Parts: sequence; C-alpha cells; structure tokens
Amino acid sequence: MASPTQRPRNETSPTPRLRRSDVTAGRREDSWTIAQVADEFGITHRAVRHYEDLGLITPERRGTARIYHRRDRTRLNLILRGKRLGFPLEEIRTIIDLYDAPRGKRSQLEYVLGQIDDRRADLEQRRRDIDDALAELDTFEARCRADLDAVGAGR
Amino acid sequence: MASPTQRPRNETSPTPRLRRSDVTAGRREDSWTIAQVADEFGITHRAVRHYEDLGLITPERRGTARIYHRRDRTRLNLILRGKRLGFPLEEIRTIIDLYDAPRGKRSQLEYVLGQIDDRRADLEQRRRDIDDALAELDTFEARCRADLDAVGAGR
DNA sequence: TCGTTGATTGACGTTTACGTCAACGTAAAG
DNA sequence: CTTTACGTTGACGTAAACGTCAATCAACGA
Repeated sequence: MASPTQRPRNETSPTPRLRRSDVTAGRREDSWTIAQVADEFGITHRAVRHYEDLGLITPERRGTARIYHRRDRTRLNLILRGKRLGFPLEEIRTIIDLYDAPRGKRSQLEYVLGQIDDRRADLEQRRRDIDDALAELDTFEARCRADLDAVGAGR
Repeated sequence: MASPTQRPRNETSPTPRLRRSDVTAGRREDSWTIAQVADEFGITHRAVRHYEDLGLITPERRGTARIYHRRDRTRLNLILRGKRLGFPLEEIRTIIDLYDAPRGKRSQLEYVLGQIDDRRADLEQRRRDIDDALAELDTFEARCRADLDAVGAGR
C-alpha cells in the first residue's frame, strides 16, 4: 500500500487528447470521464466501478457512459482516505452516507450525532495506536543509533 | 472492526479451571495454552494458528501441544495493533521481524534505520489522515448541533 | 478403564476488494 | 466506411484472513 502505482502521466502524447468535447454537452468545466478520474486518483477503472457497485459513488449516466462530477471526486477522496486508514469499504459507505444523511427531524439529528461520537472514538483509538507505534519506533531508533555509534567508533 | 468481540471473561465458572498443571512442567509462571491467549486477546484459536502459519509467532512445542510465552504475547499485541491500524499481516510480519533483526554490522544497522524511517513516514501519513477526518467530523458536528438548536428552538 | 474436555491437523468454505479477460458498443479520425 | 481508442457489461479468478467442520489424539477425573 506504500506506493499505489503512481503512473507518471504520459506527457509525450502527440495530440492533445482527453478532449471528448460533447461528453460534457455544453457545460464542460466540472465533469470527467472514468479514465480521467481513475488516472487522477491513481486507481483502475475497475476499482472505480467496484466502488459504484457498492454504492459509494453514483456517477451521472449520459446514455450508457458514466460522467463524474465534483461530488464523485469528493467521495473518492473520502474513499481513498478511508482505505489508507484501513477501513473496509462497507464501513466507508456508512461514513459517507452519514455525511449527507437526511437530518431534518430532531431524532435524526440525534442519531447522526451519536454516530459522530462513535466514529470519533474509533479514530481516536487509532491515533493512540499510531502514537504508541511512533513512540516505540523512536526508542528503537535511539537504540540503533547508539549501536551504530559504537560500531562507528571501532573503525 | 469497531468492537472486536470483547468477551466479558466468564466470572461465574464454579471450579478454578485452567490449571492443566503439568503443561508448564515445573515453571508455570510465564506460559499459556492456546485457549488462554485466544481468550485473553479476544481472538479465536484459528486466528492464533493462522498467525503462526504466517510466521508471526512461534510458540514452543511441548510434544504436540503449543505453549505460549511472553514473547508470543508481545508479538500478539503488535499484531493486533497492526491490524487495528489496517496493516496486512505480511507487512506486520516484516515490522515485527525488524524489531528483532540482527543488527551487528554497520550495514545492517543502516538498513534497519532506513526501514524505521519508512515506517515512520507511513504512520505519519496515517496520522495526518486521522487528524483530517477528525477535523471534518468536528465541523460536521458543529453544523448538526446548530441544526439541532434550530429545531429545538421551534418546540 | 472409560468418558469428557481440550488441542491438533487437514481441508474446504467465505468474505472483501478488486484483477483480468472476453465480447461488445460507440464516437471521432482518417 | 473502416479503424481505433475508449467505454460497458458480465463473468470468472485471486489473495488475504480467517471460519467451520471432521477426524484424531491426549490427558485428567471419576
């Protein structure tokens, strides 16, 4: 997971492609093809479709083709961050859904606030784990550096 | 992953079992059966064996039976924390191995120090992600509370 | 000695998160 | 009109991390 195949974004292409002008049909500022989002986020179109299958994103359909908007990109950012943090996609879906759940009535708002507390507790546990791991790493590094000095002195 | 089935540790057992006296064969302070460690860490014995299959732990063998020592419990703690952080078991193994790798020679020490830096970078990325997520959660909660006040005022 | 309780060893099943074809559709380019 | 490049829809495959039997064995306890 350290390096998710960050493709170097082919600069040598002779003709300025990606123009696919009428996919956007007039308003071309904020819509992207699947290749564009996949490339930009460094994932495959198969993964993008998989997220759609699980209901994590719902791109517009112009005929048969998918068109992605800023909403989808926002969600993709949430998805990838969730993945970096090791959350399963199903859980990521509930989180995303939480953010734009209907919260008109008092009971709904209270439910959402409860969910927020749950999520916060989870994240704080993870942060504790990370801080512990980093602390151990620090002391371990100190020991290694001491060893290294000892070896270096002997040269 | 929110609650890993934290069993409440049966207090009502009538007879003081878990005595299995001669599994420890004399020195009984620091050795445990698979049932004991599985129970204590809230995992199944199948999971424990799986970690062993992957080389994450290497319990002693008294005859055919496995006997776990403090070393194994330390590793289990590392394993479970790694899992909470979403690391794959293979990566967890390399981390654990790192901690007790041979580091006699200078080159080995330098290699280990490099690995430490890699791991730290990874963990710090995760912490950034967590902090971002927590920040979003905070602003979202503020918005919800504002909505709640508005609804509450209308009652 | 016999039965119950717990441990071990396969072996196959399952879920998650995609990878990997294959077959087909379609639009822009020559 | 035919490429050609990109997109879509199944469908099957796979790796990780165990779950879930089933059969077997080993050790106490009555």
